[in-house]
Amino acid sequence: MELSKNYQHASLDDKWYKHWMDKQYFRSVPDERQPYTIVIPPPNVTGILHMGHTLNETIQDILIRRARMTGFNACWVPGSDHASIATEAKVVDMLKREKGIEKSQLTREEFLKHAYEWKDKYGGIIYSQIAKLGCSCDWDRVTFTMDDHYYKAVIKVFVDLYNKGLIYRGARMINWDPVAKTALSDEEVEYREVTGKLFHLQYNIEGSDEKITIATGRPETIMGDSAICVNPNDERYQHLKGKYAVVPLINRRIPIIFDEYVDKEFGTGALKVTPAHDLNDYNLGLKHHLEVIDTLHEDGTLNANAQIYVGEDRFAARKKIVAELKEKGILVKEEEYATKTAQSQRTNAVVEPRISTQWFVKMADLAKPALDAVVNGDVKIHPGDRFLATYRYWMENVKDWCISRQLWWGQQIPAWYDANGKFVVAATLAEAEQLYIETHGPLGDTKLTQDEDCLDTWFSSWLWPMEVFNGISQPGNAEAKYYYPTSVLVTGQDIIFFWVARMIMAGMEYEQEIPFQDVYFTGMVRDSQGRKMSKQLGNSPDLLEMIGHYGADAVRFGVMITAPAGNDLLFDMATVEQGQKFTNKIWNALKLVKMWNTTPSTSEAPTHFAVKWFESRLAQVQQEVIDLFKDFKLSEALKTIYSLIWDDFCNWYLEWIKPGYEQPIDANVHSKTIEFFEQLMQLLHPFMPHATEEVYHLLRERAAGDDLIVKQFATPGAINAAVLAEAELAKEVITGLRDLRNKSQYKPKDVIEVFIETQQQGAYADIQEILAKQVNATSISFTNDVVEKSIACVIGKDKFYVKSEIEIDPAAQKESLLKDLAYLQGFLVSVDKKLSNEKFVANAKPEVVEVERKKREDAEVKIKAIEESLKLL
RNA sequence: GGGAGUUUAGCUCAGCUGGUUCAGAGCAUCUGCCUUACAAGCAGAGGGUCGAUGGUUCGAAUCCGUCAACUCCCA
Repeated sequence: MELSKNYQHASLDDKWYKHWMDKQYFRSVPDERQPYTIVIPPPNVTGILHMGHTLNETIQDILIRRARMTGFNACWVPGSDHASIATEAKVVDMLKREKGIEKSQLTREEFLKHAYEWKDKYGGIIYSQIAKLGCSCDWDRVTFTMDDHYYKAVIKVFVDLYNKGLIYRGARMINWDPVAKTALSDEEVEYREVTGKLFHLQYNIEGSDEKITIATGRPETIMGDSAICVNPNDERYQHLKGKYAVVPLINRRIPIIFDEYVDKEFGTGALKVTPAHDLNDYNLGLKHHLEVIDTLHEDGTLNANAQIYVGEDRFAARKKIVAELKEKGILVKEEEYATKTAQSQRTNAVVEPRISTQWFVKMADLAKPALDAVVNGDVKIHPGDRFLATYRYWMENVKDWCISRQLWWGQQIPAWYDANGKFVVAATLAEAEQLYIETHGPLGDTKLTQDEDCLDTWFSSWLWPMEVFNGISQPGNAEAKYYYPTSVLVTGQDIIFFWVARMIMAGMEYEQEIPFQDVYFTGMVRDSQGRKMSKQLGNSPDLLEMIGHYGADAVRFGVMITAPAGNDLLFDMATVEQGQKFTNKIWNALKLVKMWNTTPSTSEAPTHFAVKWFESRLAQVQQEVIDLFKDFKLSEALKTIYSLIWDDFCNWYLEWIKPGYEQPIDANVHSKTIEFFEQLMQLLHPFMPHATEEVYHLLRERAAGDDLIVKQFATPGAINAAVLAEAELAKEVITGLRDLRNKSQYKPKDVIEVFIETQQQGAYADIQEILAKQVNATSISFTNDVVEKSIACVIGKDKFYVKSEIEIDPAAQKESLLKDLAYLQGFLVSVDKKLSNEKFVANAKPEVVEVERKKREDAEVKIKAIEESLKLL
């Protein structure tokens, strides 16, 4: 069969993916093998795969493929989450744009119908992209966080936690997103440095001509003021004890209170207290029993409590109020100051602190076992303990979790209210009614209505490792028992609290067991200039386009080769090109091996040294890779395999065994070479599955079912250290002689004769032939004397003389030798210094001292050899 | 303000528990080669006082202290 000039990924990616699917290799069913389970961190349904996902999915596929080839029953569960805020925003936007419908015109049911339609249309895109990457997930197990069983599981957990007293309803100062009209968790708020303005406003003191000047960044909230607070140690305000101030514009009377919370140095040292619109003020209000006056609507416009500018947006109102205050002489000073604004991660709106009734999960009790699980090392975090401190800090200072969202897209909170606000929590209306009767008496005409709000998406995804196996909806079922706890979770370090910590909590609560043994944190993917990849910057490459152009394997190679665990990686298209070149290199090695004709091996034919060497070298790397996987050092493993294939196999091994032009190759050597090639493909397969599978099938005829994806790894063979050392010597001498040829300006075709002066002739016995071939020498012989009319050099401990027809340039020769000499003499001085240090000889380990002595001897031998050569010139 | 991380060749990064597999790899650069597998290639080479500064030690990129710059998390 004629093989194409270069590796053609285009048809092969799909061909092999289809083959694996047809053979059901991704399918996992419980059996007697040990399971190796990964649940995908569900990307949300709104999305397309970006580079962060690509890295993530590639890592998972590498782990799962390696496990599948190592005797495990590998199960990778794909899925996606409903992402309530993001998705609802997109659906609302789509309805407005495409159909001219406002959400407010729709009932909940109508809206959800649109949302599901939208999800069906776009939800699948991400799966096809994951498949394009070559990911071997079990597509029969696709799970969505709004699936029927999943929905029920979430509700079940809510009811259960409520009954355990771990969920409560409470008034709290929350982060309010006035655009999305929903509460945000602290984690969904981003703080940005901005230059704000501090306005100095004068409030009249009641019953006097005196004024007190306060400084505020938010003059539009003065109508919500319920006190002015000063530091009790502040001399300036001592006399105002018991007095009242008057809020400008609306002339409301408020007390002057004293609290050490106030910083005397900041602003004027007097703080207006607005409990409804600032978290710190709210706490101050609680302490001093102040009135809470909420002056804003949920969309951020002023409400009737504000008395003035009612209905105006908070920022428009600010401008007008400032103007009015200025006009009336109340605003006495404006100054700039550095502050931070809180903005919604989803809508970018400036977050409004707001008093609101929300549902909360009590975290303290749940956090304890989850903290212990990590501290004890039951859950191991990679890399190292780097995130342990962060995790511990968060868990020890964990705050209650606000889980209600003022949205429809999500699991509706199973709380049922009567007209008076009395409520019960139950999974269904029927159960709710039953419960209501039991707790509050007969229903009579009362109709129970369900809470309008839905639950935070994370309140569903924290059950992910359990409920993808129906572990919550059908506790103790066979699959859940078999697959849970899962093996490893691969995810971004940015969601350690959102998700990882909470999954551990849920696991400990419902299974009394950790959800995964290992957590592998990936870093953030940035562009080659270190910028975060984002749509705005347009620096995120299109994945499908990239796969189309370079091939899935090249893309996988590109993201993996520079991806140390937990560190950000600077993504550069050059690495994808490197990956493509790599597949091409393998392809060409295949072509070479396939074009050889063989000659029957004679029984007396000694095993080729190259074969002996590569056997050991391969075993050595196989062991290294095992160790690297143990530590989740995947990028290191890939680098190691890359170098083994390209450098050791292609550049050394194949050159060593390569027969002359149109010459046959020894059958034995050839079949060993095919075997090596297979093992190399096997090692590489988890990283670059398509190309390796293709090459594996081209190396020889395969029986049905003999596919690389399921070929089990054998235990690495024995490593012969002596052979490895000999090969290193060969490489060193070859490189040294080639360098000498280069420096002497020999052309590749110019032949040379080589004479070796050595104490260890035996070491060259096996490699002599290889040496001759690799440096284009007609002969390699040994000598005890100086060889006339030759160029000399020292490589390792031995001296080499190179003779050829070409005239030699003694000046250049001399220069080169002198350079070597100078270096060696300097080296000798440093070694001597060490050895003449009595403390070193006394304290250092004997083997270390021995090594230094050896260094000295070698250096002396070399110096002597160079000096001799110099004399000849 | 509190905490974590990073700083090694022009760039991106390895270097575990201190000592010839400690100064490494890959890109990039330079030189020579279109050598019948591969120019998407081959063969060579150059390049770093391991962020700064003290200390521990016979010996420090590696351990400890201080400082600087950058990044992230939390308030």
